[in-house]
Amino acid sequence: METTKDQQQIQDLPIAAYVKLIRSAEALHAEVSRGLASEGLTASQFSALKVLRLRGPLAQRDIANYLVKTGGNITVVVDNLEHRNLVVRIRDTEDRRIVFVKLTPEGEQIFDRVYGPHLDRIRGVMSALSDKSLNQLTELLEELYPSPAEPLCYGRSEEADKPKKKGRTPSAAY
Amino acid sequence: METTKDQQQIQDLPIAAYVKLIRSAEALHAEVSRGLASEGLTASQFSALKVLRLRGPLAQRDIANYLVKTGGNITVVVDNLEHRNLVVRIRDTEDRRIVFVKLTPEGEQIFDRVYGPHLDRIRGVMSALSDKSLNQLTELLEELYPSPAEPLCYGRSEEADKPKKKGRTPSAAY
DNA sequence: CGAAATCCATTCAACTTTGAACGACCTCGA
DNA sequence: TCGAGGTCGTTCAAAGTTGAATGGATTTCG
Repeated sequence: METTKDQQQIQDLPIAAYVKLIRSAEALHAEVSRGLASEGLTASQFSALKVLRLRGPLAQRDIANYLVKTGGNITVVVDNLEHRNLVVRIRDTEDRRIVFVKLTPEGEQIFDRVYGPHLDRIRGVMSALSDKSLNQLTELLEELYPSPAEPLCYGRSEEADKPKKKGRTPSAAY
Repeated sequence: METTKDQQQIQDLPIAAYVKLIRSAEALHAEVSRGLASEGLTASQFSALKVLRLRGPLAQRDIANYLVKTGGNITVVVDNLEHRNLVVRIRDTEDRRIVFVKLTPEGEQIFDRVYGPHLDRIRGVMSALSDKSLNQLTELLEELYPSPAEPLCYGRSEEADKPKKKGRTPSAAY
């Protein structure tokens, strides 16, 4: 009498892989973020500081694109960073819709103090895998979800017109 | 002149793997969740309905354990489900600290209507990988973050004492 | 027995996140 | 030139999330 239905989902390979992917990513991210919390930074705040530190002042729109978050979200996160004097907002004179966000010296200082230990925590949680396994994992994930093409600054699409900040290497923000 | 520092972090294998893991998991989860949103369910609400549907009525504490979330969080999510009459709260008579959460017929109905398409969406986003790759990925993730031992009901540790709900197969909730 | 420790759910403050509405601003084409 | 459409940041409502109280209930142990 129909035991099939109960069994079938347990052995569903794509589902099992998906669940494992989501759960392990959440657990690892939570563990790494806990270290940031002890420094008084949320994961979002840290990510914003990081992209600003690595790429220089950015329009909020660009921050949103790098962090894959909503515009409204960035407004709030930048608000909270601004209240703590870790960043400043600077209205662009050429395109008055744009607000550049720039690290303050305090912001740079806090980030620099926190970044090293953060990387160490990441290496810690990843240390269960050998270099070979790490490469394998990276390749599988690239196959599963290819890295999007390099994002462009200011939404200006072609003919890099007045590149105020010279193009840097793209870098994810975790 | 020191180009080393700029390069070194880009080639940091554990960091690159970690970032790719977090980003792809977030992207896939967001894509799958978008389907739930169109049904008027958040990811958290769906996960709660799922664990209740698969395992029967549960104490809030157990739901929290299964979903790896805080007790306070479950209170809020169950509140919102209760407002929509998808679940009911039932105070336990034996241990009056405990509140059991039980699906209503409407809750069961909505879940059953939504579950199939949800699984299809997951299979969709995972379809980029062959069965072999899926197995490889699952193994790597198990190595990286071993599945916790089977969680116990009611926090009673040993000597399964009065198993009101006969033990079912454990099942993650995504 | 009775006090201490533990456990459960709720509440609160703070932060995150999204989607939608909005006003200010820019660009392009008629 | 000027208006339509699109972009940018802000704001709001609603939901999620955590960690820290809090209050009620149970268990354990002296």
